[in-house]
Amino acid sequence: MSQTVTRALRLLAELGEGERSLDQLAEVLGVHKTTVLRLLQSLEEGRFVHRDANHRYHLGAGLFALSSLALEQRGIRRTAAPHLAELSAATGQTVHLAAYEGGEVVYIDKYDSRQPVRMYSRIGLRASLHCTAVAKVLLADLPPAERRRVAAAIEYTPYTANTIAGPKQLLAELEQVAAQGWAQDHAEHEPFINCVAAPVRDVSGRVVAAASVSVPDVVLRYEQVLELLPQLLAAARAISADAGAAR
Amino acid sequence: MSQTVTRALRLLAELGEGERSLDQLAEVLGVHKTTVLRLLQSLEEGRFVHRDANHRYHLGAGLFALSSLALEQRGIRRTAAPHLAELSAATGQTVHLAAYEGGEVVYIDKYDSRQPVRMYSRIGLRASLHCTAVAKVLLADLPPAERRRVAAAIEYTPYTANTIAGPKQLLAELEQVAAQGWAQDHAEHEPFINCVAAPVRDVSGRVVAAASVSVPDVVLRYEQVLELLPQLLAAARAISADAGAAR
DNA sequence: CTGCGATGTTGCGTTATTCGCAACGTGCGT
DNA sequence: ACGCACGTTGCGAATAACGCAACATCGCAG
Repeated sequence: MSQTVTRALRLLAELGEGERSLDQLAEVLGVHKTTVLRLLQSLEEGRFVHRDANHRYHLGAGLFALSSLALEQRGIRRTAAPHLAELSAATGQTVHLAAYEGGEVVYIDKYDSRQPVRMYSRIGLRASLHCTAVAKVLLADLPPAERRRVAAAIEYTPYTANTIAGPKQLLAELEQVAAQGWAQDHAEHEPFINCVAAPVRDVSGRVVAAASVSVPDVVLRYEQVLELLPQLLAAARAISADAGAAR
Repeated sequence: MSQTVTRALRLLAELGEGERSLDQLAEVLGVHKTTVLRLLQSLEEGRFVHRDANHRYHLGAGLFALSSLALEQRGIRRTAAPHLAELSAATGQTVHLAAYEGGEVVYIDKYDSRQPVRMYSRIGLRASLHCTAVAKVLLADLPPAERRRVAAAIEYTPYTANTIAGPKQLLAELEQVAAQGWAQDHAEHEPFINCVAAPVRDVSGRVVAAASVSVPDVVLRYEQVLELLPQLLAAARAISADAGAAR
């Protein structure tokens, strides 16, 4: 494993927090500033960092370009986009698209609600596996063996009183999710937020993504969130249909 | 400069094109696959790459997370977001937000039109300095010295018959842009696309970003694009006002 | 205007790190 | 069941990264 690359990534992570000077970065990494300088020069060459007139380093446009390029290449994201935009517009709520990859569930798209209350989520972040609706939808489609393996490996952090507390409970819920074709998060992650999620399938019928609507209960009560289900399911089915027809 | 980091970035760039196997990547870099493997392991540790069940490498969620984190930190992007979303909804056209940094103009946000014809642009990409409306708006606010320096350094690739051909012509146009408070791109970059752009200012009055509307002429004729100006200018002013009031 | 301090940059010798090789696993397809 | 292609590991050689120390550069204050 490459020490140099690891350090470069730590630099990027640090710059993700905000602009930094050379010395600050050297401090954080615990290495000589000469070393940091050279790493930064290489990163700058690749437009991953950028420094302003005051010698402050920022993350650069190359990073953004690469990220949005990769995101656009995800076919499912493109086909989902118009449907999710419409869903967000129709419900006025926050809409997420998430995918399962390599043992984790990651948000790959987000449409903000126009409510003043914004959600703490972001494209690229991991969704908790035991207390989010999207994760339940995605896990519910895994082959039983992997599902059990994943369920056993989760750390069941109890965020709220409703948070699922262990593998047995989770596996039972996943059964139900698989059967009913949608999942919910009834204040299991954030005490005042409820979500519903639905599966998006490709031609083969495998679940390739999950779409969700998240609503703070100051905006809608739990029962009202469930009333959004038909719209969500329709959107998810429409995306699946497009994905099936598209290729 | 760090060879290792440079190689790691080339790996990422290559993966940006699509999934690759270890051997393919070693081929492209022209190094032994062992070397590539170790770089990839470090990148994987930082969640910048991810490999699927078939040992194919993809760009990973860490990259997306970092990118969207950095993008969200740009205050101007956040304050602009609702206004640009509305502008895009009201006009039905593609809306861009761009900023000037270190000698280049970069797109930092984009709202797609719902027209079937999509634009080839993406967050993080550089805008051509001599033939885009956003670049003109941003360059027009630079101090005269830097403006001349930048104008002299541009390579004036003639994309269409209307493309500005040299520094003198560009500087003259920038004068006009500064005076009238908006810029246009009348089929200067793509033969069938017209754009208008307007400046977004912060408290100090400096131009910190440019907002634009881009329209293929199969959708609207040039004169009709100019009719969008009032809406664009209103949006830009609203963003500026928010930026001024916000902090 | 001049000196001082802080911060970024360069040259260079040392050595830790990376590199490539070759041998070894492993899984898929035939 | 066999073979092949592809990924992985151990190890010595050597390169590329490291830190030091001296040198610029800039901003600020006396």
